[in-house]
Amino acid sequence: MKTDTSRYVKELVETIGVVVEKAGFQPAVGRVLACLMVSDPPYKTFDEIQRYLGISKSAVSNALNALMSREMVDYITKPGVRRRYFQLATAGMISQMKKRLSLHSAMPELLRAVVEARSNKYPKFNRSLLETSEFLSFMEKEISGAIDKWEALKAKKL
Amino acid sequence: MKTDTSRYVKELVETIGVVVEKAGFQPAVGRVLACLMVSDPPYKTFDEIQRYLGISKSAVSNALNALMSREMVDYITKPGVRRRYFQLATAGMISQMKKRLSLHSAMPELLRAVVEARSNKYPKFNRSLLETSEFLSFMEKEISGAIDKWEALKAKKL
DNA sequence: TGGTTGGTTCTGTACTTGCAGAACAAAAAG
DNA sequence: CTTTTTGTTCTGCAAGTACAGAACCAACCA
Repeated sequence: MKTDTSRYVKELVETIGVVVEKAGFQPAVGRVLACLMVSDPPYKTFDEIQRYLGISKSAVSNALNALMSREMVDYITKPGVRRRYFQLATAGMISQMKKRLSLHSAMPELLRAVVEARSNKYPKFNRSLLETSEFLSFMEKEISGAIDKWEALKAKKL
Repeated sequence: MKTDTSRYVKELVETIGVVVEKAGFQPAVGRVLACLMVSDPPYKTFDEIQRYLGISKSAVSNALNALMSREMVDYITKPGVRRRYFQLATAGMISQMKKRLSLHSAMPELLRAVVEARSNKYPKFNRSLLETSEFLSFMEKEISGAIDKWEALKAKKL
């Protein structure tokens, strides 16, 4: 209990917050996520989060809703108590990461369309564009293969 | 020649621009990149780019420098002519993509540090955090393996 | 010497982001 | 009913982004 208030852990929260932020989330979202990671017990109420991070209610509310909409956080309630206990949903975190990694981008297709539209006067350049497209397709397939591999591994371990 | 001014191609440029933008670049950067993709011949001067896209010189200058600093664009010159001919550097594009995909994020390590700092009162939660960390490490390794595989494939084809 | 070309850098500004703080809402407690 | 608890939503602002336009600069040109 309260192993999460030490100087070291608070720094950890900041660091993780920044990493999450760089992954494209808002600063406050990263802090809230990190706060729930170090939280001991692994859940916190709305205003525990607020006081832990020293940010406004609206920031906490927005962050929690952003995270819940991505299923990276959920909450439990205790019978007869209205208050919610928010906690990290690691399963959701992992599937969110899978989704991000899958990068089913439109790019490979668009590059093929570009080559299709180009003249054939610069075959070397066209070849390069196609290779770029192929690289992306290749990586997409490999990554989804890796995800399957992970899932198979997990299934076996159970 | 001038296969790049059709309505369809202009739309392609916009679409690609948006995709690049979503990948974290500035709007103008995406447009310039896309413009060089469809350019026929595959190079354009500074002011051809400017007129093609209808944006300001400063926007073009910023975009080109951003792209050149990442080696996604370079330029050639013709003897006795000061003007630069900018062109897509697909090799640089691909290595840029590799770099992005590699995601050597600090996250797995940070998650281990979090678990290290936590009490052992909630072993299930700790286990979940570790699994998240392991998933990321796994994907990192798989992705770098996939990149090696691609490189081996390319090496063989030559 | 001054003018033109090719591009960079500076300045101002419209737009966007991210959050605080306050007002608000719904449920529960008194 | 009134007050408190547990949040949500609205309003406003400070800071950051992205670009236009202009000033600028270096190289070449007449």
